[in-house]
Amino acid sequence: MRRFKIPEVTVGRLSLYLRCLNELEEEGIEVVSSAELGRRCGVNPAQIRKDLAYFGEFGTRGVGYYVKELKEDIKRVMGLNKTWEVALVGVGNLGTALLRYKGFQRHGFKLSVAFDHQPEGKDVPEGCEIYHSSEMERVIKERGIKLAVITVHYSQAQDVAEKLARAGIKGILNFAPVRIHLSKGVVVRNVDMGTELEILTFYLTMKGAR
Amino acid sequence: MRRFKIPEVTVGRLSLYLRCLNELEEEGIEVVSSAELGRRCGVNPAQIRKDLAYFGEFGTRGVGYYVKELKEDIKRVMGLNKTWEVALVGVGNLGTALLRYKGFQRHGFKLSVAFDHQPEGKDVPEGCEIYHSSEMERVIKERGIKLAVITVHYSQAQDVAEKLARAGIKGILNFAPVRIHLSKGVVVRNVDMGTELEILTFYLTMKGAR
DNA sequence: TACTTTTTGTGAAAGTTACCACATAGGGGG
DNA sequence: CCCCCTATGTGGTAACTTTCACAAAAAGTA
Repeated sequence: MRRFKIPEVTVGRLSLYLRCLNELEEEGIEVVSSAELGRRCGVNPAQIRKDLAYFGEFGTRGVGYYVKELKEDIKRVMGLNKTWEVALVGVGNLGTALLRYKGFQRHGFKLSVAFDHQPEGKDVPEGCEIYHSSEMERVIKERGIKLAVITVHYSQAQDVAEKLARAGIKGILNFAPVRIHLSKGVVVRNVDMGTELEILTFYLTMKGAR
Repeated sequence: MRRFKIPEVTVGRLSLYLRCLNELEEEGIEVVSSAELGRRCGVNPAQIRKDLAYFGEFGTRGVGYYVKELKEDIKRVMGLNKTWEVALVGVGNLGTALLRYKGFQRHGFKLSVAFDHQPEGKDVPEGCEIYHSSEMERVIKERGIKLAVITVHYSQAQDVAEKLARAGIKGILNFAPVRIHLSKGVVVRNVDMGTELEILTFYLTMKGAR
């Protein structure tokens, strides 16, 4: 198949499959069918096969998928076969929590530098260096970092994003509740916890709860 | 129009429109067309009108939408015309950060109780009470809380979710990197920061960055 | 009131995404 | 070596979402 326009939902599901494959591996299961994988992660088996078909043929007919192999194939497709350095901007409550979150490391991400306009006295974990925001462009360029997380106040998010783009950042995960607008060449994803809660209340209100 | 199957993307956009309308209000703008609103939040104007048409007719032909009115209409549709109490389970790094996050309040949510299996010595903000997890079902039932945020370790997330469902929770925002499976009657939304970063690396890898 | 301008609300078309259903290929047993 | 069984890969279609395009309605003007 191997087309070039991959739907974003497909990419999200690849990540989901990866989690599921990790669990299977931990359980010592070596082979899995799309039916079983689908049951486990709540996705239609045909959907799984279609998703994988965008990138090649990974299964064996009559058998299924070899867990270890498929896991490595998906990791390769997603660029997760090596560690990514990540810069974090805005060492407040949320920023600090993310710096301390062990989960990223497990997924091959390393939050190696943080920036704040008041770096003094900020308690960052070992292995992470903190700098004043004015050093942002220099440090990111020097290290060749391509990924950044924005956890600043929403009034500064757009400005920070533009600076990051100038510093060579290619992917931004934005936690501030504003849509960031960059010309092009930079992928931005928004995680808006307010919106998430609002979607919940919508469905609760629809169903007449509360 | 007024159909009953509302697409989730539409609900997410309603929340986006709300943010944009707030900004317009702050700027003192009283009337806005779908064209202008669309330009501001990056959505096709026809899309906006279709989204709104699910719930009624809010505009005036030849004029546009009255900012204040539309804002109130959307808030009513989404059930945001009063404050929602929210329970948070798992007062670790992320949980603490969310408890301290001011943004929720601004959107009409109140994180009024938190639970942890080691509540002693946990520093929660004023206005929030912390209890031992064993009290969860009792406290949530007594207060009639319908919304919960899960920020526990992923190994406990499913278990916590089931307990919350038994306590009468109808909407769950899950930050643990596992798909939670509940029979029905409870809406679950997952925020998975690992997946978000992985989607970024996918697109970066596709485009040959790094 | 009649005419013009503007922008909504919506039917229909275009574009996407999900799912079914089956031909096809691989493995294993006799 | 052949046949049977199983589960993949995929063509076709159904379901859903987005966008176009225009009739209809409201407001302003004369």
